[in-house]
Amino acid sequence: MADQNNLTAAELPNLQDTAADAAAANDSKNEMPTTYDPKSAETKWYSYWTEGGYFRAGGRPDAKAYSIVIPPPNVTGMLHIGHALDFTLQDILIRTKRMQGFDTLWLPGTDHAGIATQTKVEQKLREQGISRHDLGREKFLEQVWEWKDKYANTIHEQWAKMGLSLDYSRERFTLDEGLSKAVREVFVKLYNKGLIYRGKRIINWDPAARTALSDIEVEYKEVNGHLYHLRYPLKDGSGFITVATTRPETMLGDTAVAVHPEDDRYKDLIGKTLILPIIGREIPIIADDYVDKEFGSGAVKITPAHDPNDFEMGQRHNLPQINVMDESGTMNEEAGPYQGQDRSVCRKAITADLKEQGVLINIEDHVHQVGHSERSGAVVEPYLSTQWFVKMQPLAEAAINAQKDGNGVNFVPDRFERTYLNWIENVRDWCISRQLWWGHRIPAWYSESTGELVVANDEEEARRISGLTDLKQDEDVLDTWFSSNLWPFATLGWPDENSADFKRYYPNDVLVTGYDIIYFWVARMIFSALEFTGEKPFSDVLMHGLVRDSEGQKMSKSLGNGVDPLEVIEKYGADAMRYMISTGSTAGQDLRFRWEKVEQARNFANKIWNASRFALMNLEGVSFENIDISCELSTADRWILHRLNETSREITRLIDSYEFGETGRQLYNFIWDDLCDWYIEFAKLSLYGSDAAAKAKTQSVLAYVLDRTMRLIHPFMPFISEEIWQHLPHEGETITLAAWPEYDAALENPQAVAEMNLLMDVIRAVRNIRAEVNVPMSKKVELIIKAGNEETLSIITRNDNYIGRFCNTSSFEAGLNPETPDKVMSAVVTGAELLLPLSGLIDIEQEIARLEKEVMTLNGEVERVEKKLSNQGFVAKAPAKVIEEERAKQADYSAKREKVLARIAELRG
RNA sequence: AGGACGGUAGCUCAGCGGGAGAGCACUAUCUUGACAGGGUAGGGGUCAUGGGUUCGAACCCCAUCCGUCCUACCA
Repeated sequence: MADQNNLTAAELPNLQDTAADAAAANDSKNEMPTTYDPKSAETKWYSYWTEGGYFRAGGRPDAKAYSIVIPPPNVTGMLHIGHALDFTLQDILIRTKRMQGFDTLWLPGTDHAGIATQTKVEQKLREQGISRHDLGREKFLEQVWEWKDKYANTIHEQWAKMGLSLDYSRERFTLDEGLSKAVREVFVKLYNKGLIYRGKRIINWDPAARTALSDIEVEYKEVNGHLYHLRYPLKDGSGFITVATTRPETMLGDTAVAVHPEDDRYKDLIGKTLILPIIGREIPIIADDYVDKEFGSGAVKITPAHDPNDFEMGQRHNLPQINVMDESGTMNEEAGPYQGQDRSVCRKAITADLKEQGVLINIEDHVHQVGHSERSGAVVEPYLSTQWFVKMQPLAEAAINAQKDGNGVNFVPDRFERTYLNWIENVRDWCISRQLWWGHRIPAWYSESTGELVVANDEEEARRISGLTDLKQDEDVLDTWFSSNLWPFATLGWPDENSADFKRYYPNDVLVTGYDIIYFWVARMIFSALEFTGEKPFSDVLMHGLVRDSEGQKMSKSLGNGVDPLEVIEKYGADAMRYMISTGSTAGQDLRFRWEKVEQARNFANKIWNASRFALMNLEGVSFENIDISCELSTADRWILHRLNETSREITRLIDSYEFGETGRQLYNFIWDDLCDWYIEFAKLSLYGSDAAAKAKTQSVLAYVLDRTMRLIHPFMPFISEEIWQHLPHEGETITLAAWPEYDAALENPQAVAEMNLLMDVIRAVRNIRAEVNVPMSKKVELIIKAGNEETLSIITRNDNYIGRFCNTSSFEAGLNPETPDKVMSAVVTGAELLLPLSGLIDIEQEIARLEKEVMTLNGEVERVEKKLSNQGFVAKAPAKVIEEERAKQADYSAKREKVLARIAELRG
């Protein structure tokens, strides 16, 4: 039916070469194909941007600075779709701010990712039958550096494919010279302040990676285990005490049994001695409040070297600590007959022996949480060893106070502030030493003869301050997060506080990251920044969710459900991926990845492409200087300028408040509905008409609107917007540096909106009627319009060309009260009544039935509004504006209803 | 055990105090010169359940049920 709906141009004009095309060389084709091909545009423009140095910060010394540092991806491997989300959001912010005139810095970098990377490289070596110990520290590290270089390159390529506007001249790595210096400085300062200490503690030990882990590197999983009930005999032969344990092999290290001091069952036994089965060691019965009388037998075996709670109790009661395992989880000489067995083998063996000796009473099924290493997956062993710790309390307190005094960071969405506070308020000391090679080696030295400890920035300094010559550096390295902690300021030159970048770009404006690393990273950056720079590291933290698979499952290697961003880009283009991923969810909320969504985004890109093709076909001879939108314009022209202006204002506001989902919707609606479906169709009238002046005006508006529209979508879809913008009449080298469309009060035009709304109503209504009686749009019909008042009439007659064209009317009559024939179909819009004499096509009874249905609908509306208005409470309490709106609706609906009723009467009459 | 988030059209999700929305899917229609990766017109929802607050609740409060995820765990 809509065969006359789209007015079309005669032929494709030849497009002129643009300067950019010449600069980008290899694209010699001038015509724009009917579908957008992302590939050529993407490589072409990315190198154009980087060669032009457009991403480099510092070029606008008088402007306000705006800075973001990238959350450094691990050099462990390739970037996944979650990175794409994180980076796209940052790129959107940076590109927007850059266009708004800020001196923007987006600093790239990568993280050495201690355990993760070392594990990968060790794995690779193991396949060749080599262990890291075969190579030795130095040779091994050479291998890791090679690995790092390889993956850093891959990451660079991926960044480029995604179109990220990073300032590569300032790229950093967590193990580079500057960061290492900052790490040492921080370590020494904290040590000298007494905030770093070395101590023997129960830590989380990863027996596979043979290193300590921090609390948050442990993942608890529910495991179907057993509860073993054991009977320990009293030394005096007067009986037994029953204890329960989930880990019978640890009994070898038991140094006491504890009961609650007020437990009547055991009161008399406190202070007596038990004989530990198998080992035969004498151990005391002690009393401690920690014991829960209700659980199990009410008596607990105490293994200070293999359980954190037992460790603390052991300290309270001066119990010996007997470590029965070595660092690989193998039983040691303290385990007596079990020496040399793996802990899991030992469990089985000891269970059998205990059973045989009558010690084991029974085994119950028991579901409990067991800690696993986040990296290696091994069951974590609570293990007694000497490690380095950061004393958290003073640092945490300062961070809490800052947050509560209003000097905190602004979390988006704000609920994450509570997550953060909750953690930092309950934080425990942070174990920072790792028994690895890949990382920042701890700046501590020991005298080989006396064991004396010296902490210093380097060995020379250590010698100088201690006067010792036989120094040997600590073998361990620091937790990866110890360095990523300093990322927001160490990347900018700190500890040199006079560094230009530090002064200019610190604190950062926003940190964009996933909610899953609030504890690992966000919280630690905050307290570190406060401690060392005296300022918060960034003003805002934007937390996004996780990208999940189409079923809502977490993406993981083991499930094989991960999505490679490069594959998405290959299939649908970087812009489609960026648009889908950035507008597809709200802050803090997870996002399900579905290919259909990417396809939809690709279709949107294609729609933009084709709208631009249309424009370019009709902008021949228009130059940037000739664009003039200040003259007398048509309704549609004024309307689209109003809508563009309104949209610009909204987009700016929404980006500033990080509402990317809503931004996407507004852009989509504006471009697809307003610009393509309505404005372009309206514009065809003057573009194809004979009125040269009118055509020139519309060309101006079209060029102007498209230019600004490209700028608005540029942060989201950088490639296609640049490609199109370069073809359009434009000024400047790149859209990357084009000015952001600012709201302009002069373009406000409520009158054009009202006029356009009426015209759209009329056109839709006529289309409806024609669809109703199957009159194809190719067949011309007569249209009579009864306008409600002079103003409406004038709008209609002023725009009769549009109505005539879109409704395909052969004769068109409009008046306040024109003569109407009998056999008509009709529709009512606000302010006017439409009449289509379609004699021969209409069944009068059917038409009456249709109109009666319309009356029913209107009745419902009127009833609802009247009920509301007759409610005393509503009239008394609702805001005046709401009441006014309801009154207007009431008037509108009843007027419409009356007209429809009158029509029915006429048809009957 | 505590906490957070989610339950809206067949699907994926937005809206978060004033007439239930989008995209996809579906139906009908158009071999239209920007675009079939398109146009036009449609069908489809007691907004998880039960209370409460309010003139007015998908939206605020309480309770319940169902999902997802964190945090802490008793041997």
